[in-house]
Amino acid sequence: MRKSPKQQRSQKMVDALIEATGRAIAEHGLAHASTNHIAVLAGVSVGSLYQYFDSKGALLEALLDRLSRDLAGLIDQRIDSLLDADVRSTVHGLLSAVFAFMQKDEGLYLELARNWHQLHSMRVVDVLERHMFEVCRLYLLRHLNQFRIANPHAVLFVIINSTLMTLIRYLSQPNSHLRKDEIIDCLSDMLAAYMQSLNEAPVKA
Amino acid sequence: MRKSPKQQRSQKMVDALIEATGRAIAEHGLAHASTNHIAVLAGVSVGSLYQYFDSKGALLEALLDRLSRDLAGLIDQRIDSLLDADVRSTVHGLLSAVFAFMQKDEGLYLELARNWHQLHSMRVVDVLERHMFEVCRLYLLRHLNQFRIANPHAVLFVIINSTLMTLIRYLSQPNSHLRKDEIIDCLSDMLAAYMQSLNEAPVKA
Amino acid sequence: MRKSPKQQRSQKMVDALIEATGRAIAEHGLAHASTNHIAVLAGVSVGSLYQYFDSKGALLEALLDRLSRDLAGLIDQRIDSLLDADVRSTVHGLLSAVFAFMQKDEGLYLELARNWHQLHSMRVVDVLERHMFEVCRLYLLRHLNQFRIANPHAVLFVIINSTLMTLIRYLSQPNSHLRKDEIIDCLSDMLAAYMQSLNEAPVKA
Amino acid sequence: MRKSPKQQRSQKMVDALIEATGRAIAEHGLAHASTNHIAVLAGVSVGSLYQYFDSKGALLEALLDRLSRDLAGLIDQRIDSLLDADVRSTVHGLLSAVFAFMQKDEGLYLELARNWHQLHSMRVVDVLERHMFEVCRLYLLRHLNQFRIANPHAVLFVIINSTLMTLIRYLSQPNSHLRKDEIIDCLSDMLAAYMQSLNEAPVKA
DNA sequence: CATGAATGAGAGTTCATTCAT
DNA sequence: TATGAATGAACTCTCATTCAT
Repeated sequence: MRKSPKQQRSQKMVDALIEATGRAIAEHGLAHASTNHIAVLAGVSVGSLYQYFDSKGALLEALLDRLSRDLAGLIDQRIDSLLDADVRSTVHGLLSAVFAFMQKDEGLYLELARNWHQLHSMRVVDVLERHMFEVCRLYLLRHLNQFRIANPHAVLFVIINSTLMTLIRYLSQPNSHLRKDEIIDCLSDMLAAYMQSLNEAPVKA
Repeated sequence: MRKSPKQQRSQKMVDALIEATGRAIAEHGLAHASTNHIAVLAGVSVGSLYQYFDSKGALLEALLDRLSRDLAGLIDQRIDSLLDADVRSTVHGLLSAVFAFMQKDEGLYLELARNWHQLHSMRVVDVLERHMFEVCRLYLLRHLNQFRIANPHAVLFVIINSTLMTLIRYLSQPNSHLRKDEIIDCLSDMLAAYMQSLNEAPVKA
Repeated sequence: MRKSPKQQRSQKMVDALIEATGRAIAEHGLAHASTNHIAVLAGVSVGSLYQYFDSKGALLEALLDRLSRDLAGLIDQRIDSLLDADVRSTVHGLLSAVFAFMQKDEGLYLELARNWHQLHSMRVVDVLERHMFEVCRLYLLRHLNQFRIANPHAVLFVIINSTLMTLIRYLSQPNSHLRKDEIIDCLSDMLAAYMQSLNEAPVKA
Repeated sequence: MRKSPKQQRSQKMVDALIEATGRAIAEHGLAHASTNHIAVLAGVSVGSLYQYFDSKGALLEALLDRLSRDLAGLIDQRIDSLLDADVRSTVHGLLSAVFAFMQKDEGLYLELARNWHQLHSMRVVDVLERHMFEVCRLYLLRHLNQFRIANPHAVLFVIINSTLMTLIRYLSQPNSHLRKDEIIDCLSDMLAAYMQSLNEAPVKA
């Protein structure tokens, strides 16, 4: 970012541009979301756009960062009430919250998720993965006596990404015949069963 | 495809172009893989490219289709020996084969997987998902007495996509500190545990 | 047109581009008048060309429209002084004016007329024909008692197009041994004789 | 033409290519009538096309030449029966024949006339004009005592081109509400009246 | 600071022409 | 002699970026 937004006005402009970027991608796909179009959607000139962002790439980065931060914040909001619950309830609660989140802002995030494959989207997953690692660490600390995990790094990687990536896959499909609560239920069940099994028959690796 | 390649030479050209497309994307990313660049990599002229493919998009489709077909074929090769095994062994076997596959062709597929987010990659997942659905159906028929699944559509969606998408995620990371057999083990364990649990406490949905 | 030219500068650009288009066609023929070439002649970049015109076709349309409009305006200028004269004088006056017009702008229009066959030039004739129809209608109204025309549509079509198309044909020839006033005289005589004859022996159709 | 067609086969090929050229232009317009397309329509390969014609331009020239020759031949066929008639009947007869000609060959020539403005079509008019000059000369010789023309070059130019160009203009319009016999009648009347008037009040020039 | 007209490199695509078979 | 796959220059058009106002 060229300028640190010192004034309210600047911050608003930055926000408007990021949101416009999201909206432009949602409408036209990444390839046809031009800087001019973004500027129009944001209600400013292209020149102004370049006063706050070095390049189109910087705009995209900022959008993905905001998306990551928003999703991470969402998790943090619920974390306290979820850390005490059992695995199934925790996963269930988190996924429900994510789904709810995706539908706000007039479906902007949903539309973005549908254009997921066009975004340099792994950045968001990276951030979320790191965040979820931390959440999981906290969760496991609280339930220390319940779980004995031989290879926590790999297990957490599989758990977190199975959930996130299946969610992305589900959201990427424009017309699925599956309801979101069916997906949430199955994912919750799967993770609960896996966590349960880890105690009974420890992982070999 | 504009011309049906009747001669060996033509088929070779088609293959060369598809491979060059893969290589160009792997090297420079989808956005900078221009038709001219692809033609140079394939050792032919742009004109030739357009004698065999209607557009750049058609080339990409062909590449993704070949990737899908190759991966589907890979599954089919192993299917007989895997259908009789238990869930864990089956998943383990399949994933091992996929990993092996990704490393041939001088790592082209691996590099493609790393650029996954730039591809219209859901096409491949679509095909693989459909293929895996069929494989799972066959598997469940053979082990009819072992599994009672209340909501097979949702369960299969979660099982298949958890595996595929986690795999993609793993392959997308250039430098993971996790070894591939750790991932395979965990995924195998998770699915085995899930399948097992379905009999004991049937899904609610 | 992509942008409505709000400022003087914009209108100048539009004009420069249209004129450059005319010049490019006059110099190299329609087939070799590329957008880049036109932009260079206009002293701007290709990008600017496409900010003011949607396509090369739109540029050509604009050129032809300007030509039509200019010629139509030319007719309107003289209309009052011509409507009262006899047929011969009217035709004579109009054609003289057209010839004069073709020689201004450093002979651009003359050169365009010589490349006539390469233009989608019927558009200009269409407009001029419609305009001339109206002029002729006014003329006939003023001389109502002189002419009784059985099939006015066909007669006007033949009168107008004989004049226009013969003029075009004459201008298309780079080196004619006929002087323009010879052509004007003959055309005037022919139309005068024809109009005269219509009263004496009405058309059969 | 690269080769003088020594054998029947060659002549057939040349003819087939010229006709295919006409058909391709009639179907797709000059700009989109590619050599490959022409070759396909002619039932030969592009390579063969280039054995008989140096370039696409040469093909177009040959087509226009054939068109000119065919039209000139048409005039010659009727010439004897027309030279003795009065001006009106002669013009009427000639135009009727031309219209009939345009409708043979499944309307190929008609379609070509509609694409007239895209052709380098003045070549045809050139040839026809020269031919018509000769015909008119013969006509005037036979009716020497009837017509006294002060400026025969200009008069013939206007007469011939008024007729030809108005005809072209009429044929160029896809949907005219005027019938062809209306056009023929008016043109005949006009020329007859003009010729008549030349005796009464000689041209001034 | 904001603007948006201007830029121009580079994209995808076409097609007249050639030449090894 | 006939073929048609291969060529590549040239085309139209886009859009991230700049800079005079």
